[in-house]
Amino acid sequence: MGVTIHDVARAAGVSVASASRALSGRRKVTPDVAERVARAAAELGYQPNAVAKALRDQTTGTIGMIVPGIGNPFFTTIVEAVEHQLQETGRDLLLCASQYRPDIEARRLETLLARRVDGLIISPCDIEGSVPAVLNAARRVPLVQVDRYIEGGGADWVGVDDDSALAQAVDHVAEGGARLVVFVGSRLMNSSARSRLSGFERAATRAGVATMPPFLGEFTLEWGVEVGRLLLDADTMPDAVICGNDQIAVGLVRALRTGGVRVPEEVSVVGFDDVGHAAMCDPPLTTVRQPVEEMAAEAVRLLGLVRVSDPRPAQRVAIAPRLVVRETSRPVAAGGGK
Amino acid sequence: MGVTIHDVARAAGVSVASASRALSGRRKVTPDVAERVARAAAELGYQPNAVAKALRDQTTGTIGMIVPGIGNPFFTTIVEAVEHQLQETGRDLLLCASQYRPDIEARRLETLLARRVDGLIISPCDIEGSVPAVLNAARRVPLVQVDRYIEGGGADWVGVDDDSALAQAVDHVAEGGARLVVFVGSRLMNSSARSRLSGFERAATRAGVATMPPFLGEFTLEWGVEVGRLLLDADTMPDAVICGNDQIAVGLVRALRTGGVRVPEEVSVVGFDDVGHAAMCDPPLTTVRQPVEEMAAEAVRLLGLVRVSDPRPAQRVAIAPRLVVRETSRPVAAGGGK
DNA sequence: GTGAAAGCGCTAACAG
DNA sequence: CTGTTAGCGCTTTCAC
Repeated sequence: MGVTIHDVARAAGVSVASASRALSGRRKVTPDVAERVARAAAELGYQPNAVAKALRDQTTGTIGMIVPGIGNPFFTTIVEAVEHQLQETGRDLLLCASQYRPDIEARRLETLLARRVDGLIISPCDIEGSVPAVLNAARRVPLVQVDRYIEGGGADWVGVDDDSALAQAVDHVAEGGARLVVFVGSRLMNSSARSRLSGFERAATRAGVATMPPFLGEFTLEWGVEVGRLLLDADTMPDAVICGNDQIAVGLVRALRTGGVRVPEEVSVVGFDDVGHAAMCDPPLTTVRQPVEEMAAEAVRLLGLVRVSDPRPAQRVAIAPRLVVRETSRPVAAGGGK
Repeated sequence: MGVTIHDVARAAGVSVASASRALSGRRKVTPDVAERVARAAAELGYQPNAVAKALRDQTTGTIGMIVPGIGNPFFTTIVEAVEHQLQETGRDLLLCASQYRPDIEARRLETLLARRVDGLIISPCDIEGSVPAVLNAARRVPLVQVDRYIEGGGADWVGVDDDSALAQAVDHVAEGGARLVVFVGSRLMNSSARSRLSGFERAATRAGVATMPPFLGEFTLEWGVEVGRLLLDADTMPDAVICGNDQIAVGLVRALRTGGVRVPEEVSVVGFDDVGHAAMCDPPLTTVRQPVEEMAAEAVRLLGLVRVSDPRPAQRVAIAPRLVVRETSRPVAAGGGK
């Protein structure tokens, strides 16, 4: 490897400055020079060295992204959406997974910063453990949080409006006649877990439905299955269960049905995210759709606005989600839930 | 931003060379100097600039990876595994999705090359359309293909032994008593589609089972559902169907059951990949497990061995897969399939 | 419009 | 053991 702009200049019989100008087209050159440089570059197979350009320009055209894990379809989807958005502006994605561990997350943040990414998009894995590293990073480079966020609010955030989401879910099952509702989510180590639970509680109070103590475990299918079994063994079965994500919901529906409980006739189940196979599973899942593409677009847009030096109040963009009714929830009861 | 090694040197009262040596520890310095440099660096919050280092060293510590799409759980899993392997050696992953389009793939390859990645791992999206760009890239930088590959064999490859995989699958259903077997895969635009189909045909011949014409569509759940419907409408139902991946298999099982056909009693279904929820779906899927972690490790290892200049024959590493029997296939018939 | 030269931040000769 | 210096490839003043 290694044909440089010097080689091109020599072959074209001009100075490197002219070659640079001709190649970039950002400054006028004689048509003749432009011509010769273009041909020389083509013949030599010249390819500009982005590393040198980055050093010179003090900008890499690279955005770093850290998500807890790419095994979770929600994160996969958002990574895909961000990658897509970045393409539009000719930037590239440096992707890392923190594996749900703050120490790994902090290390990845360091190497991304060392590589001089132009910006950072992160979904912090732990609402407490992620704080110092994220805040420190935000001090050095534009940073926006997606979905999950850390406490203390020093950095921008874009995500879904969990209050609205849970209100839609609870109102929906209430309209279907549910009187006793339960929430199944994850342990409260990340912001999503917390705000969805509190959103649920507010919504239930407002809708006037009774609740059982929430089940808090993991955002996984396995946890959904486990809760399903727990519910089957308990003496009271709720009329509806609202889940923190789709994977939990799918596991729960399966366990309930296996245990002989009919969904949605006896129990309504509502998921959250609407990524992956929520629409294609059996039965198709009623769920709250996260506006992933909009979130990604907004995150990328925010990145362009952030000024590290300027301590303007952190932006918080909560995008309204939409309930998608499919077949795991009862339709509105004729005559209403009165 | 911007405390450089010069700042550190000045603060420590030494030359930049000493500062560099002290920081890297690759050459001896006085304990005193080491001490002062370390303190200065810490106080100033010095962070080495990886871009400058890359320009100087002519190596970026970055590996580029291109997969068709991260919506497919198989690719997600392999990306995760590669990322994991790279961590071990302190390198980072520059990830791109070609979105199954050779033109996008070629463009991404260009920008990765411009960024001077130290190596490339790619699953070419199209067995013909991907050829020129991939071959050209392989000429400039160590490149290894994973899973899919292009024809012409100019570049290293690591993947699964499709012949062995299909033989295991076919033999298994034959032992379960199947006489008529069909293959459901994707259109033959990529190597996996082709080699799985031909592996199937060879295996069927050798096992002495009859076959129906294959169904070739997409590697998606939707395609599985569609084929299920087609099968229900046809006059002959096979005893077993072997699928090109798990998503097809899951869709197929669902459609068959919805149509009143019992799986595995009437029809055995075998998937391929064993990623995502193959084990957790209902019923748990019998499938051929791809050794993803080994494939990733092997790919990363090969990357380190490739010498661009040295035109040694391209390596082809086919890792043996293992059939995982779960509940969508009939167990061995008592008395054998005789 | 063009060329010479400086400099982005770093490390590895090469002298001392 | 330490300091000086060149140079990785590129763009952009600054003179002409």
